[in-house]
Amino acid sequence: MSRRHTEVTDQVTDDCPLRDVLAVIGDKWSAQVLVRLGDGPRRFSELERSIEGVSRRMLTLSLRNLERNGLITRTVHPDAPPRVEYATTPLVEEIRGPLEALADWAARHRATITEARREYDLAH
Amino acid sequence: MSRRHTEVTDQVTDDCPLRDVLAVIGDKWSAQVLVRLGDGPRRFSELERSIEGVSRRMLTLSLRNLERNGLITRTVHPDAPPRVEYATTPLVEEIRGPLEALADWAARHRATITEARREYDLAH
DNA sequence: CAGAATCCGGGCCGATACTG
DNA sequence: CAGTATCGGCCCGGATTCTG
Repeated sequence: MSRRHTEVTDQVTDDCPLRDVLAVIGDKWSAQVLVRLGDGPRRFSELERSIEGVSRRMLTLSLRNLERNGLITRTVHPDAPPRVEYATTPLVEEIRGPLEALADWAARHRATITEARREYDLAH
Repeated sequence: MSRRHTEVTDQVTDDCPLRDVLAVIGDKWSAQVLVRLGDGPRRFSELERSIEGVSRRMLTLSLRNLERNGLITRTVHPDAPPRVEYATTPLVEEIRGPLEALADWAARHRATITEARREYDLAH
């Protein structure tokens, strides 16, 4: 029971670890959320502003999913107006390195990949 | 012209490198393909057998997309029966490390995450 | 401010059938 | 062997509207 209310993918069911990580942070926004939270706790609206193009809905969904998987915490401060802060758990520290390595890689080879794509499209 | 025939996501359009990588290898199968090809070139059917659960269709789509982005090469040997081998390009070597780091992380914290999930579901 | 609820189009992905 | 073609379900994800 406890019918799922998120739409983000579930399942640690299969036995491929790499598939598991990507099923959690491989979606459109989660990884960026983790990176943004790398600089310290952030409020909902701060994340919304700093992550270019994310909708309120998807940000909420991503945050819920990350929280559910134990990668971030959500703390509500009893203020008016409401203030909610998100922060990464220690779990995340261990993948910050690899994540940044991937980002670096993408930044360095951006042009190469774009070109490879153009060539492929020309030939097919 | 050159209407897209793959269904896998496109766009290096946005300016977030991390988003770019994940748009290419963050889908359901591509990362696993890269890992399998890490041991050396492999034929289509070898990949199909070694990657648990992949359909012929999705494997083809993933391979085409990886090829298009310049991450793998596809070489057809003029034999009968046909023999097609896929291999990673040098580009990929640089991310093999980070990718394995992610897989390691997932393997190590598998239980923790499953537990976090159970708790979250109980509380909500 | 920080969401929840709903509608809805498009694309991911699997199943199946067919081909050089 | 290594694909392609087609159909269809389901879910991702944006837009919009409503709430404490």
